[in-house]
Amino acid sequence: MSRSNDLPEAKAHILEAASALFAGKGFSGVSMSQVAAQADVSKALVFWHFRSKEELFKSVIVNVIAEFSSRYDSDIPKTLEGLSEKEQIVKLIDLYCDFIEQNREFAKMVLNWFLSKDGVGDDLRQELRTLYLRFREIMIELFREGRRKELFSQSLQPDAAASFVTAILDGIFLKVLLFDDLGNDLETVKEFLKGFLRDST
Amino acid sequence: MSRSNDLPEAKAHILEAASALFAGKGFSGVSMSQVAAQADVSKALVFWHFRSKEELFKSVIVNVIAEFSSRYDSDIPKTLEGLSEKEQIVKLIDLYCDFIEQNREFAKMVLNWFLSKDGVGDDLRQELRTLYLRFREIMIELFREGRRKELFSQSLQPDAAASFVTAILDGIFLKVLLFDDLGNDLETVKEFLKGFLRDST
DNA sequence: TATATACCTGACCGTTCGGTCAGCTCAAAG
DNA sequence: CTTTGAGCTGACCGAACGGTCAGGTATATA
Repeated sequence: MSRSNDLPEAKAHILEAASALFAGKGFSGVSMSQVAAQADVSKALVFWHFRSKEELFKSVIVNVIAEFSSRYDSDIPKTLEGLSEKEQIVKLIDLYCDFIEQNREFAKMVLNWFLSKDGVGDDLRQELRTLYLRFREIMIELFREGRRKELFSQSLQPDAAASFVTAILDGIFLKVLLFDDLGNDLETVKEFLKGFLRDST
Repeated sequence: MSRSNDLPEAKAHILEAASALFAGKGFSGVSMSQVAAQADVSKALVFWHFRSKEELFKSVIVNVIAEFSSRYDSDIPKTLEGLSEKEQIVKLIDLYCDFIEQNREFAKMVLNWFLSKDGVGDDLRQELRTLYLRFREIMIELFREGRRKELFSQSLQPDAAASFVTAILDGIFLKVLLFDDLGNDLETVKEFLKGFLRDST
């Protein structure tokens, strides 16, 4: 995951180290001393750049969310340009899978954080949820428009279909996070899903 | 989640308190003092019943896994008796959804633990993975047998279909854990999946 | 009645935690 | 040449951590 370069070198190092550590062991599993050691700076410096442990953690999360967001806003629309609704859905599935495969550790961290009840960064939860629902809305719209153009059966319900597809993507997401070696299994599910889409004229 | 009653009252209390706390905040988010306070016993007693924090945590996990396991071994086979393969698959889906909806907090804890890299209870991971794969094997066998009996199209690949179904179940699992208020969305996915199964004669 | 053992506690241990602070360096501005 | 302020550090703080220990109580056996 790329990191913006317009901040002091050390601060960037700290963020990087914190990201790696938090991703593996969660908020309370990592100490500020560990972060400092990993970033090869003094602990005091970490507190100079970030007011508290919680602020550091939230900075990491915000970075990840920003990464997700920027995908939505620029990369994805560009990639989808000129494709039919059906092709766009298939493309979205591929992009989604690629993205989480490339960002497994961060996805783990975000999931862990989102599931936990330790009250850290509660204000950011809504933001992530909105992101998720936005993805779902895009899917619904694609199914709706696709149906209008008779790419799909008229009996297909856009929101039900979108729920279905996102559920499968969530399932793939979870499989990727939990197991390292499900490569072909994952591909199977993806192909099965695409086949399902193709057949539902 | 039920708890066996053949252990000292206080020990059961401690396990109960630890379960609730670990479920919410994970291994490193909970202190032994908190566990003791929640169980209304002295911290020393917690250490008398459990050699270490890690052993306590593992006991909690083992309890949850045992609960899952006993489902597989007794309840589920009984419920499935006399049903066609197709009906069995549908029934399994319902059972799965009911179970995780009823045990959200524990499911969260197990997922969090499984995702984390803090090295706690690493020896138990394989066990849970085996459980997961066993579930998948059951699904594959049902599809295989169902196809043999021509309940499904001959072109349906049992392992691909099983991967597909378990992916959706994983997706539902994740949705249930992440969001409280997706009631109808969840039902939609479930019905969509069942419809898919019905239509794939 | 004496003894053993399971259960339970308050006080305590050394270590690590999140966080602070006085003071260092060093480049840029005056 | 001086001043300033961002960047950085080692030493330190009280609190909380996981864990221990000497000893109390209560029941059960001999």
